[in-house]
Amino acid sequence: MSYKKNIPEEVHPWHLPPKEAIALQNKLSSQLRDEPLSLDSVSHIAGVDVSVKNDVSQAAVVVLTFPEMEVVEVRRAKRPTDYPYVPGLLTFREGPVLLEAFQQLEIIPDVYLFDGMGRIHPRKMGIGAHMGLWLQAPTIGVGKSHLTGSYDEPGPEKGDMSPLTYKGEQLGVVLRTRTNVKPVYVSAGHRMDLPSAIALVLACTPKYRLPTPIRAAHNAAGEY
DNA sequence: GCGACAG
DNA sequence: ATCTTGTCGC
Repeated sequence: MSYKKNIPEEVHPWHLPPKEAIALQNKLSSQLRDEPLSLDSVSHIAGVDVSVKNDVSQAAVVVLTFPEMEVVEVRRAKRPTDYPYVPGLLTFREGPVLLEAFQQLEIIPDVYLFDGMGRIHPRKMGIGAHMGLWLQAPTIGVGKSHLTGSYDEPGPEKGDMSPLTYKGEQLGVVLRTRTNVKPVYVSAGHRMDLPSAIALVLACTPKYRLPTPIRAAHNAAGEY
């Protein structure tokens, strides 16, 4: 039995004009669920990333054991990039190719780490949150730069963090994963709560700025 | 109206 | 995201 059966045939269409895509995000955001995820219940974690070059999108999903962080499965997909990059609508550009990679998985991870935002988004639907609805699984977003919301610069030490708020609501945190290194933007996706997301990210980031699973996915997507 | 704007 | 070598600093 393939993992494809665990992904709904269709949650919604992808080729939507910006205005309709935004309306869809507003509708889908109400489906996001908060759920705690203890580190003890995690045995496999996946890193997700997409690289784009010459109008060709290359997706990579890498599954690693937790907490050992050993790669046990690598799946990739490639297809023409048919949607433009529009801030706030990244999922409509990278979602389709990611699904092709997800459908190949034989090892089902307990949680997915995305290179991009989770709920730190104008409509709480960053790529991590959005894809979580298709996967119907726990997801976390780890962004490398600012998209929206306000926050104070976190302390300089590894582990220091400050809340990121948007319209009076905290959507995530700006977390320093390495001392004196630019912080990352962490937020829960689907079936995940912020405390659990932060704990998972820190547990997966032993040496570098980005979590090991995301680094692995980035490498796999770039060399495909 | 102006500036900001994941990857 | 991508184009790209060496270089400053912990």
